[in-house]
Amino acid sequence: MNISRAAELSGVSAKMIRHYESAGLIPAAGRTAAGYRVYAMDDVHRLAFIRRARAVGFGTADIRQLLSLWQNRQRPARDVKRLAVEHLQQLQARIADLEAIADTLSHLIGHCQGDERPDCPILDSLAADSPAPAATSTKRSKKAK
Amino acid sequence: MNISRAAELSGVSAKMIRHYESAGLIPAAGRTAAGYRVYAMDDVHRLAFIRRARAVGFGTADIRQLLSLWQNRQRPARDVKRLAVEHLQQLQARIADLEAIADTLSHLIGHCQGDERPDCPILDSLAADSPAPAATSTKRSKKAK
DNA sequence: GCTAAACCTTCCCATGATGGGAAGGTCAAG
DNA sequence: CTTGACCTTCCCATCATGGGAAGGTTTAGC
Repeated sequence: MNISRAAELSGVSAKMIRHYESAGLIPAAGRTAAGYRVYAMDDVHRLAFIRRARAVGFGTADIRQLLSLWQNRQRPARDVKRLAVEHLQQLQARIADLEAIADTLSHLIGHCQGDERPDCPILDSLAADSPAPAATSTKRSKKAK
Repeated sequence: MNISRAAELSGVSAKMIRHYESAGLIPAAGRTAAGYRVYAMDDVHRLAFIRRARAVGFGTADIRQLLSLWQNRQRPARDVKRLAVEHLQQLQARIADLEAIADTLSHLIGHCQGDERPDCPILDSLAADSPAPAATSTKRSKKAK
């Protein structure tokens, strides 16, 4: 089958199929005499695997490992789990960061009347809150006017 | 003062100061005869404002608007609040997405023993879960072998 | 057999914020 | 005058995805 059919069956766009090939996530596809890529169901399965891994947030490097673990029937489930747990922790860290930001913003919004008047605690806070993070001064910096 | 001093005082790296200039968030700095950028405290304040806005997740476009609202003493606080609320909603949407992913992953991890044996529900799930999203078939696709 | 549509190919560009690093000019202290 | 700490611009990379151009191929319809 050609690339658009493989895209249709796997749920991965033709554009991304080529991308995954160049990134080495899938083996280089066979070609027709005219240079068209040719796919079999095996490839479609692999692509769908990648799509699902992406859907739970795994990045290229993680997926590369997952694919190799998937291929290797001998691998211990522990390896897979470790990868997944690490990824989950990163996800949770990102969520915590975003929540902290959302809380801050939410707090600011709560203090803003949001009416016709120009008084706005949100802008005030952005304009003059924390001084400046750890000033890593450089050599000549004292002299700088 | 020169760019590295402005960076030190504002907490924005010299690299990013140049970037913000080219992005139009700050006016083009004045130059010495030799072409060095020259800054005053006004610029430092503006940069610090940008830094704090970035810290609560605002993107370039939002910051551009915030800066113009900040400059304009006549603006109604409502405009600022609206921008902030929209941004907060986007943040919350992203958080919800990540949480859904984290939940899915967490669920999979919970079902994986993670021992020496090769059985792994995580890989199984990636290998054969949802079929493929809405196949948008193209014209000739039926014929594709 | 010719034409036009629907494919395919590769290559470049853009996103968004940030940093790394190279090549080359400038300034101040010794 | 040398040296080191600056400054400048320009290119590249991240990460995954898509847009689009230029140009070749295949197939349906006549």
